[in-house]
Amino acid sequence: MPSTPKLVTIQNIADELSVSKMTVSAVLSGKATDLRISASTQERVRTVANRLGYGGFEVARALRRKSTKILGFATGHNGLTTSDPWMAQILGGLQDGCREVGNDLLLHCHANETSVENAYNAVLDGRVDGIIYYGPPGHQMTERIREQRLPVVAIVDEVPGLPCIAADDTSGGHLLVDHLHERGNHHRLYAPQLMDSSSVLNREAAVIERAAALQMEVANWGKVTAGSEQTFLNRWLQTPPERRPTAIVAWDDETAIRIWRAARAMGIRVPQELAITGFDGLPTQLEGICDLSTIVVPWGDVACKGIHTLHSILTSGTPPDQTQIRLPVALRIGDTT
Amino acid sequence: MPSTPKLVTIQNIADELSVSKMTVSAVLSGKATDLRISASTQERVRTVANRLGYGGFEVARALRRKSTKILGFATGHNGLTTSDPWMAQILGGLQDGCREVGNDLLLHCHANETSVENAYNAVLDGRVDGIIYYGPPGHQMTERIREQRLPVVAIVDEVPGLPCIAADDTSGGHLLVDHLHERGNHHRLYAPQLMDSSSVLNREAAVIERAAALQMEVANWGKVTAGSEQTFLNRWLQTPPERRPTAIVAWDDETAIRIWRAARAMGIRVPQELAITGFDGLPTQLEGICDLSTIVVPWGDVACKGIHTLHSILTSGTPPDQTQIRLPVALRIGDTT
DNA sequence: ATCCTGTGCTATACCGATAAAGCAAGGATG
DNA sequence: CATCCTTGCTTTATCGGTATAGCACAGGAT
Repeated sequence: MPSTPKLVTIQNIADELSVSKMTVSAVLSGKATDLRISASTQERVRTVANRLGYGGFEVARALRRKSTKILGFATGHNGLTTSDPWMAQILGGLQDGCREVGNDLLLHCHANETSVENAYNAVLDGRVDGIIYYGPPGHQMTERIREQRLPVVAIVDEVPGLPCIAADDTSGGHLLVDHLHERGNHHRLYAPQLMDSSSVLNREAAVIERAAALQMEVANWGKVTAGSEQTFLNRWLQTPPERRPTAIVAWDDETAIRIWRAARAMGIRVPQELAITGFDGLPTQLEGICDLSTIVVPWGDVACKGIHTLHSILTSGTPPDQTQIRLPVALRIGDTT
Repeated sequence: MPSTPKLVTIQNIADELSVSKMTVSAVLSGKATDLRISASTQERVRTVANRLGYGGFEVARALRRKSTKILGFATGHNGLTTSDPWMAQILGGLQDGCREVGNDLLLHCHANETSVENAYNAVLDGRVDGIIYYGPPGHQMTERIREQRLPVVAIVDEVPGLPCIAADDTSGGHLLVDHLHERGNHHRLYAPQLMDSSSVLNREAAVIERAAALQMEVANWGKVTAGSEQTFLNRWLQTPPERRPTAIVAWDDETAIRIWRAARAMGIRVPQELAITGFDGLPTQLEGICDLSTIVVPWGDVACKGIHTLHSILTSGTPPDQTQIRLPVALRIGDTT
């Protein structure tokens, strides 16, 4: 007993009806009018196809059209194994996008960077039509991708030479500063960096720019690494109250949460004495950690837009008009501001 | 300018060398010895293939062999959108398994259950060779899957009629009770259920069984729903100390954490007065929630084993010997016991 | 001179679907 | 009565790779 179902082909249907398989193909692929198949024949074909349980054979079609209608997802991030909180949203968005454009999604995710090489090969041997890339900008593959003109769309902030979809970090930074300003933090902000990445630099620039426009001072006391939150807050405590920053604009939610924890442990009242904002939109309030004011980065939308962009590149055969697409972000107000 | 790379075929290579394409195929697919191709010809073929950048065309091969070497992943769970904490591990394990058996992974995950229907269709139209199923047992698709003998392996506790890979909940339950017993909780356990699922029932049965063997009493005070933790702990406080359970064996980590939070808020000392165990192995200690004693369910291993099982069904053509495969679990000791 | 064996390839068909051209039968038109 | 058009299909070639059978030729044995 075979464990795989028997494949029903158009030939089987054609034989049973004593017609040519072209007739069957025309009926079942909706080209019946073009090829002038009579209504009665169409009816007979459909009946038999139903009875035999015809399902088509997508591989044969893919060979003919030289396209699998499958898009690859490549990431060198180890997000899947270490539970990257955005990965779930990204995969969801990719799924939605694929469904909307009628494609499938082939996964190539590994903790190491071989996934990018794998995905790259998958384009060259025709397993996928194009690639969505989520990873660091300087990857060595990007060069080869550009040389060979592979259809690749990145869903990170910036990869030189590739169309990139990302959240609008700049307006996110503006939203945060405006919000703090409205809440009365007119004087001074503290803006601790976690790391130097393109996205973080954008956020930083936007905050500094808007703060300057509102005549607020930004006290940049340097980076806050994991574990040094207390040191920073001590410095804050030792600063005379009239010169203290009234708000901390952290460049991501994780940093914000760590600072919030340290502040709570040190008895600093948030947000009365010190407001804290994050950036990412992690569902922290659901997990009972803290209800952070933050910018919600729409990773699902970014991924979905990535699929649409890739799809339009593939169908039009030309690169998109804009190579940098920024999607709108939203301010989520919690009880830390 | 075309955005897709030009496809190099074996015919191109054959033309250039004035040999038949069969010769080229034999060399490049490693069948050169069978077909007695001379070493010099092999050399020439390989040189030209390299120069032209031959990549093969997997779709054509798939047509010939009637198999795509792609496995589908179907889930009706909305885990991807709501950040199912196991999904990341599962996807990682699926990836590892696929790499080991030389297949690719096609994703079909949606919040709704159409994904299962999609995956099912993907088998019938030959886009995938088989399916890994992660979802509830009673799905209507399982019937059709069985009827049509689709190669499907479930990575949940039990789906009637399908090979199922899951963690060994029974030995997990035993490990917990043994551990509590060693720690001196000789008298009484409280075993609150969250819901009736096959997996939870297994855990419950194992705990009750092992507790009985060790002559411990199990005080089953019913289910603990979200929000009712305090009620339960009040009942515990009002019970005379000598009749109180000394440990709570929760059926999953989430319940355990909620009880732990409530206990801490009520001033109950954990684990001195009351030990708490979970079940799942969420990385709670990393997120600073609490360092729970729990059973680590190896979701990555389960997923990986699922791929291997599916692959062996596909290559052997016969169902696996065991239809219920249980993988070993590990006890992780935190500071709640 | 003929038969046999091994070497090194080539020829053909096929996988399942589809694009493009062809073609028989029947009716309308000149 | 010949020509043309329409209807309703069929034929052939093709996508790229592979399985199978076959075939030309060289060299040795009979």
